[in-house]
Amino acid sequence: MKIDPSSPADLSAQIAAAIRDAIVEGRLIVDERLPSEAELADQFSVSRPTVREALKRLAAQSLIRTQRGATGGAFVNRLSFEAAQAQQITTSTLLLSMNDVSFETACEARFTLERACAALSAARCTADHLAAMRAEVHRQSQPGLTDEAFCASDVAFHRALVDGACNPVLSYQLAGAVEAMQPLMNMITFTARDRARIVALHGAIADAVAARNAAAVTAGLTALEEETQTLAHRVFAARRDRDPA
Amino acid sequence: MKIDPSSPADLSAQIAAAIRDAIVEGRLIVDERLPSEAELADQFSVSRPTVREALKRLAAQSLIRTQRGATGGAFVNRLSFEAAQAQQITTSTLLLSMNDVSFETACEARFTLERACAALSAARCTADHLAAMRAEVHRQSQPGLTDEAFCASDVAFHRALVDGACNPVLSYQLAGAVEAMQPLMNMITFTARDRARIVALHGAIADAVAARNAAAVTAGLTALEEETQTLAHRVFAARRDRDPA
DNA sequence: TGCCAAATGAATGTCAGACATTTAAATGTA
DNA sequence: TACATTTAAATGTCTGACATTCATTTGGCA
Repeated sequence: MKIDPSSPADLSAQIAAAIRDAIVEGRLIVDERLPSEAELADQFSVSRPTVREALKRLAAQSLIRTQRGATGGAFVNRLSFEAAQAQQITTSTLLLSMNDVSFETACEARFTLERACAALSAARCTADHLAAMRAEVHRQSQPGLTDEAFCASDVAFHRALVDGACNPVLSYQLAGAVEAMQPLMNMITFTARDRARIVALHGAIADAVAARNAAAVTAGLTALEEETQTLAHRVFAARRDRDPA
Repeated sequence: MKIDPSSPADLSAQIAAAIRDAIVEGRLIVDERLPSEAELADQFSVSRPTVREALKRLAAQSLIRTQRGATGGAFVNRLSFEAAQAQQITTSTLLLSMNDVSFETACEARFTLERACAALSAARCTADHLAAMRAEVHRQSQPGLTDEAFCASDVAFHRALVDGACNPVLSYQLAGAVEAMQPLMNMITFTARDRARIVALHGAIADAVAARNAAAVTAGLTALEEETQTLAHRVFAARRDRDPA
């Protein structure tokens, strides 16, 4: 592992990249301990703070963890599905909020991906997954539920549907698509709330899953997408009327 | 923005979290300049190295960028689709390599997601997308292509297919699924290379896209998935025979 | 002998101060 | 006015020190 001191890039960035490559290429394996900060500083011929900045960069990506104390140090982290999902959700949320992606595009992407799970979920989902979906549908039908709680339940419903495919890689990939939409959906439900219709569609989807009817699940999701798009159009149209600037 | 000095967590992690929250919640907007490192150190009552570690954590996630010089400082970054995709690919690759996900599961997830794009891509893809797909098919049919180059072309073909859906959010989401599979696919093509069959399937998919025939695109992808799974099974069976340990 | 408590040492976490480098803006001069 | 120089502000880096954590070792005591 070598770095180029004459490069215009930060030394800490170069060191982080060198270690990251070593991890990605398997030269450093899970739970392996890296040399101590002082040793790394020697190896790269830099000072300890520079090494520390590099290690913090890697820690921010969950590539390593650090322990204090006698047997402490930096260890290669086993990237868990949870950590990966959390990162993905943050990234997706920021991506949507910073790039003025149209609601239409984001909504289309989300439901396109979710429909991809429909067949697998209908075929494989367990009683637990189905119970989770039913529970969320029931919660959503309670009066007096705040908008935030309704949206959270909405997300939980879809997560259960996706997890029903029993493919953790698929669940991970879809986490960003489903969760990052929550802020955008909030934006709508505040004004154009039509909960009964959404709850009915959720119920229909749950029924279709219970019946192992993939086509009906897909149809339910498509109906939900259309409903969402319609609501969004109505909201945006109302905004244009009220605030033509 | 406040931190708790008595918390067991690192100060730099707390500071990074505080700033990250401010960005996610919109209190800091794109291209806004953060206070200088010295000012942040004052605000949080910590030293400058600690602030720097926090900023490096955020830089590692592409949340901020830093500039040197008179008008320099840390600026909130507009998270680009490219940066988000690069992160997602790294994360997905590590997730697969560190969690002994079965080839079957990963392959299923990949093709399930890709099939989700089939209809959109068949309906919308431009001449450019189609030309890119054709070019990759042609490249793959060249003799003397290294395994690495063949796999890279394979990935490029699928990227073109996904991009054909003309939905950047969808492209972003699928980047990890498609690109992270490349190492796993390498593992196979080294031993059980059957390029002609794969090239033929790619050609059929390109033809189906050109004909705007969504069902045929889906069928082509399914055939490709079956081919890949069969190859994988053959390789794993051969390994078991040769190396029963 | 066996067990518990205190000292040890190695590692990370934090701080203070200094210097180097980069960059844009202000300043001065032809 | 145009160009060269100076200046100042900011990040990048280094040195050295101290604080804190924690497994290990050591010591004492029953």
